[in-house]
Amino acid sequence: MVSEQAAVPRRLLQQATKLFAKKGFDRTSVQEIVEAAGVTKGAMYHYFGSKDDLLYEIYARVLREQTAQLEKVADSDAPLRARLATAASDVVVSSIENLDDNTIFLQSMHQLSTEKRKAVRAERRRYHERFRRLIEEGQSGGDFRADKPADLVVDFFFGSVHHLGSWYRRGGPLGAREVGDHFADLLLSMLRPEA
Amino acid sequence: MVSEQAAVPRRLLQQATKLFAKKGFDRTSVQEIVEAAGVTKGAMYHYFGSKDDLLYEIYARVLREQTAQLEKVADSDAPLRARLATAASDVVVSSIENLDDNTIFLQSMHQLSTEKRKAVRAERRRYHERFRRLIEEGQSGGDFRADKPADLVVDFFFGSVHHLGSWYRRGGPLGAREVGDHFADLLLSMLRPEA
Amino acid sequence: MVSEQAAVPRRLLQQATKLFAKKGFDRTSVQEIVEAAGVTKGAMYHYFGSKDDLLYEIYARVLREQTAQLEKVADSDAPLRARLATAASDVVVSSIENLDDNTIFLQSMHQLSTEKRKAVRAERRRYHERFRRLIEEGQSGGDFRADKPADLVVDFFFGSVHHLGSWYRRGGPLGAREVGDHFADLLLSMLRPEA
Amino acid sequence: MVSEQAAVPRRLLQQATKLFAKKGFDRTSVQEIVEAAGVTKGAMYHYFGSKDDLLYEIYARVLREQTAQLEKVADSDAPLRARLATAASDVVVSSIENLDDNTIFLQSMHQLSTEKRKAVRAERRRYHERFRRLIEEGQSGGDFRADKPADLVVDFFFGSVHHLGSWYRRGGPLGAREVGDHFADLLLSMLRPEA
DNA sequence: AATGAATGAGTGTTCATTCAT
DNA sequence: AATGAATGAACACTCATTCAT
Repeated sequence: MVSEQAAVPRRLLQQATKLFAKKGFDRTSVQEIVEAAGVTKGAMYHYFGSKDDLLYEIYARVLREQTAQLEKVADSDAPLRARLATAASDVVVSSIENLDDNTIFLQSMHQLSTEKRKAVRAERRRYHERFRRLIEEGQSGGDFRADKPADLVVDFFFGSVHHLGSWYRRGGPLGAREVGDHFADLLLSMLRPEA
Repeated sequence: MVSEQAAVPRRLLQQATKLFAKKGFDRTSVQEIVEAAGVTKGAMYHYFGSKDDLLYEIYARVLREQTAQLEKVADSDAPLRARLATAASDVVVSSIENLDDNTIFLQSMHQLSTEKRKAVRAERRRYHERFRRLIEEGQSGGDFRADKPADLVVDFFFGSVHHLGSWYRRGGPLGAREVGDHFADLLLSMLRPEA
Repeated sequence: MVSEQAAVPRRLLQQATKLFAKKGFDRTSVQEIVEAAGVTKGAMYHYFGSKDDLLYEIYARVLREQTAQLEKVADSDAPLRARLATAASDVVVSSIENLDDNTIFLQSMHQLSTEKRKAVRAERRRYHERFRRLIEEGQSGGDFRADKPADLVVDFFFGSVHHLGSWYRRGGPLGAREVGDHFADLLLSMLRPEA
Repeated sequence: MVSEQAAVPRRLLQQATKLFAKKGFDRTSVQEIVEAAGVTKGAMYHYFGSKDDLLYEIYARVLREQTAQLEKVADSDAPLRARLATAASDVVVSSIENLDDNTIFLQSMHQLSTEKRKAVRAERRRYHERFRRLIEEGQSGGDFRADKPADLVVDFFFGSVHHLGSWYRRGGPLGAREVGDHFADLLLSMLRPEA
């Protein structure tokens, strides 16, 4: 009644995350999820309105955490370049730590219902915009080159971050923080003012 | 009996591409594809062994074209930095021109059968490696900084490229080549040797 | 703790009646009923053995009332034609006043369990037979034509009564008693002995 | 390959009709229907879009036939009273001959989708109105009493007709035509002008 | 008297694929 | 080269009911 019973909803989310990441949302059946979690379908539908809901809850948690983390760093009183570097490195580290959620994020967002997709997109935009303002701040302050649209730089960088799931392997030559620092360094390099 | 009948297999591939990109591989039924192409299921199974086959053919074509393009540029006798810049800009332009195929590529690869996935991965690796060698060449020649693993830079860059489908909109403020040149420029900037 | 709490079982029956009439027995879920009544499933199963039970209770009440009403009228010492007219008009009025119960009656009887269906049928037969005896009395006494089987006349008439739910609308041109009187009049007319 | 294979769609409709009448639409599963018809679910969905469709097709056929029959009789050049008597008797006979379809009609109409229900209702109204015009014709011509709304008489009569399924048993004391003639006679009697 | 988590059998429907023609 | 009827397994989801509390 203690360890096995780790809260049914939590167990469902855990197993769903694992399976969605491994096989994709559409290729994972509700049956597989509930079996992996050791409960019945009825139990799942008692807690979640639909399979979509499961996906959405996974998204929502990751988004919430990453946004919170970004805002904390971006609003700190460290120098600008340090704030951007930390934010960039942090998002890489957290993406690697939650590689499954991240993979799902990237691959399955378009399978959500329109309504929920809207909610996710809104949250994502908020994240994107906070990051962009950091860059714009540096551009107007002279820290960063101003000849690249800040939006484009953000999209460029987050493409790289989202792509981590395609190549990063735990136990490989680089640790999460190492990759994060490399990525942050590359980002700052590309923003260095010419000459 | 001439224009309408633009080769059944070609029409099937065209419509499948469009639909896979719009709704995802799993969410697209064979019925929808054949209806969009104006043929019957039997006809489709006459030309393609399975739905997977359709996906594979789409991949194969894009991969073949991009690899050919890269090799042509990489093996030319232009200066190294120009070769990398051209290769980078070109892959962005071609990705934008085939935004649908690109989206499919990114989202549906893991839905292929193991065997075909292997073939695709092999071709992709070939592409990746040619690109990496270009960078390594610059690193050993002193054109580029050597403190970043070339692999990591390639993954960083192709993350950005694959991500184009998530934000690039035709008719937006930037043309395909403009984005390509910005991306190439950012890539070269991040590889600039430290003062 | 007084007005809102108008006896849980009563509230359940009320809401069930409304919902069954609107959507049909099978299309109404226990969940909907308990939500409409503002209680939980457990509470419902505390008072009623099953969903079927709910339906049965609704039937039983209506049947009991209509049978009682009929017997009072039929056994009175008014002249025969007046007794039949009153009985006919009354059943129309009461059917209109309980249009919901009536609709359910008609549409859902065959969804009861065999055992309960038997009980309902027995009660209905009793009703039917009391009505028939009224007609037979008139036929042997010369009040009514004798060339129509009394059973057939009863079925003819109650078809019309059961059908009320399909066309009668409150607020329409005719009041309940008006329809009742028309129906009673039609019944007596069709029983008039031939010149 | 001849008798057993009596056209799959026809067999499906036959069995569906029988089962819907016996157990009600909601209590009949698609599985039961296809088993009774000796085909698979896939086959059923090849011919019918949904379970609803099956119900609708049953309705549509009966309605079409009854409307055609009514119009033929009503537009003939027989005397008015004869035309009404024939129409009334005919609809009883055809209702008895298709007792199953009739039962379904009465019990399951509200389970159709809104759209299809509209179509059915429109056709029914057309039927109802042709019948009503027949009565009105007699009322203005002096054949029938004029103190009863024609609409009410039609509803009264069709209640009786729809109710046939609840009591008429094949092999009982009365044949279909006998019941039809009794019903027609009762209808004419109730419309006789008061002495 | 009442809760609400959990069950498990069942529902209508979809779909890639096969095959006789 | 192409049809279209048919399969059969799978799917997401529903629901009346139970039971420990």
